Amino acid sequence: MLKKKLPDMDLMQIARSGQCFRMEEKQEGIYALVAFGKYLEIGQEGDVFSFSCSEQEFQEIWRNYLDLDTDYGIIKASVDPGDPYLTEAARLGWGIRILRQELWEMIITFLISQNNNISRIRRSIELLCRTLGEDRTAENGRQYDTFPGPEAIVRGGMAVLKTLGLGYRDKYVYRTAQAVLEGTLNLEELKRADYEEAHRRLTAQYGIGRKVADCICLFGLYHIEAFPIDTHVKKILEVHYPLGFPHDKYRGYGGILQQYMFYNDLNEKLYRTARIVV
DNA sequence: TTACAGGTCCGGA
DNA sequence: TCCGGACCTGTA
Repeated sequence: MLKKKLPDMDLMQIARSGQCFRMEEKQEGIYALVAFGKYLEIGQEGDVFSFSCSEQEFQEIWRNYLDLDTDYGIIKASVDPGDPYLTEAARLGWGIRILRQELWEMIITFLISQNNNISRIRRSIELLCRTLGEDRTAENGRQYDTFPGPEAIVRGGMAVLKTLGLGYRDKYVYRTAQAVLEGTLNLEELKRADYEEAHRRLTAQYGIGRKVADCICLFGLYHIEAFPIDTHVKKILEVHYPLGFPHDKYRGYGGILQQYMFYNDLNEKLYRTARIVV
C-alpha cells in the first residue's frame, strides 16, 4: 500500500463538491473511483493518504488526476479577508481540489446533470456504466465498470438510454455521442482550444447550454477561469454579492472559488445538523 | 398536489 | 436580446 502525505486535500469534501458523481465511500475514510479505465481506492487518515496502486501508476496517472502540482494553499490565501462569506466557504471546503477528469465523461455527466438532482444523477451514471461500460476486475479483485465511450452509447442506441432514467436528456447524450463519432465534435481539438473557444464549440452542441459548457470547461478541460452559475451559485450571488462577484480580484481561477461556494451551499444543512464535524 | 433538482430549447415580442 | 413555457422523473 502506497502512502503519501498530501496537503490541502480531503476526500469527503471532494466527493461532496459536485464535480464527480462516481466517487464512492466504500468504508469509513476509504473512497473508490474509476478513471482512465482504472480502479483506485484511496484511504485518508488526516493528511496521510494510502493508494491501492504502484508508485509508477501514481506518478503517471493519479498525481495529475488529483491536481497535486497545484498549490491550493496559495489560492485559499488569496481570498480577501474582508469577504466573510468567501473566507468561510474556503475554510469549510479547505480540502477541495479540482479533479482532472476525462473530457468525454464530463461532457456526458454534465449533460445528465441539467435540471436534475444529485442522487438521480449518480444513479443514472452508475446505470450507464453498468449497462454500456466495460466490466473489469481490479488487482484487488474488485469488480468495476468503465465509463462507456461514444461508440458504446451509439451502439446501445436510444432504446438502451431510455432504460437509464435520463428523462429528456437521453437524446442529448445520444446526439453528442453521434457528433463525436462523426467528428462534428472533435475532442482533441477541444482539448487544444482555449476557454472561450472551447465554450463556444460546446454550446454549439445540442443539449449543452452555458452552464453545462462551463462545467465541462472547468472539470473536463481544467479551465479554472470558468465560473459555472447554477441555481445554487445564482442564489449565493444574489444574497452575498448583490453588487456582483469580484471576478477581477480572482482573475484566472474563479472556478476554484466557485467550488468552495458551491460545496458550502450544498452541505450547509449537514453542517447545521452537526452530522459533519468541522 | 405542487415544487424543485448543479438548464436548455424553442417560439414570439 | 430577452422572456415564458415545456420538458423526464424521483423525492419531499
